Amino acid sequence: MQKTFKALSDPTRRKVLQLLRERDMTAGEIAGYFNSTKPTLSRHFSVLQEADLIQGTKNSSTITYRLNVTVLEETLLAMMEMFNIDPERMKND
Amino acid sequence: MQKTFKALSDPTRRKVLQLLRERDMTAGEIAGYFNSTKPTLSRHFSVLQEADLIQGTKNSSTITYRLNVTVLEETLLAMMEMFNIDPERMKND
DNA sequence: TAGCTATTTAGCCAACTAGCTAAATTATAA
DNA sequence: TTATAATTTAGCTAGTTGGCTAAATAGCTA
Repeated sequence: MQKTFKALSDPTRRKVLQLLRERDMTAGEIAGYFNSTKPTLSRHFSVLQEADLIQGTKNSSTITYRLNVTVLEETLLAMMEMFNIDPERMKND
Repeated sequence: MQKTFKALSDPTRRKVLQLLRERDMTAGEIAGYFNSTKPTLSRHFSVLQEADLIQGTKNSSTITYRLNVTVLEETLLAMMEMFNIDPERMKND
């Protein structure tokens, strides 16, 4: 839980999640969207992975990351419960 | 936005918000729920206040803090939009 | 095997964070 | 005005974070 919050508190990592929301991507592909170096992004990946927000699988020489949507949804739900917020009020209309 | 995320990423501050969810409280009253010193809590209050998550008003010699529920709800909504999550799926049943 | 690509690990640094104690501030009470 | 209570500010320390470069690892390909 705390790991997930910490992982979400960084803007770079949130953007990574947004990118993966569209489709699975390799580490290098994701890194292409940022100005930081690959080692820097690599560490962000490991933080996200430790929080179980993404999952990487090796495909021969590349690693493809995929978003763990369920964990993201569960975290938001947990937050709403923690603060006693009514989901009905979250509707965006 | 980033300030709000950072403010929410600390467990002590989340617990402060939870306490204020129940009712308004003075700084000292809130501090009574924690093992940390008052100066430490005081700084947490200022972080929460800068993120606009709480608001303090002076009552003679005490300061009463109150939760800004709207900002909390808006932040969660923004997160859900950011990650394209359907509010319907957040229902807790 | 040697070389190339993709990715991570190691090691360093500057900036930030959360905790503490001591001191300053502000208001009330004697 | 002196003392007490509530709270914050200042200044310090230890630990964490995010960035970088250089080196290591793993898988291909010639």
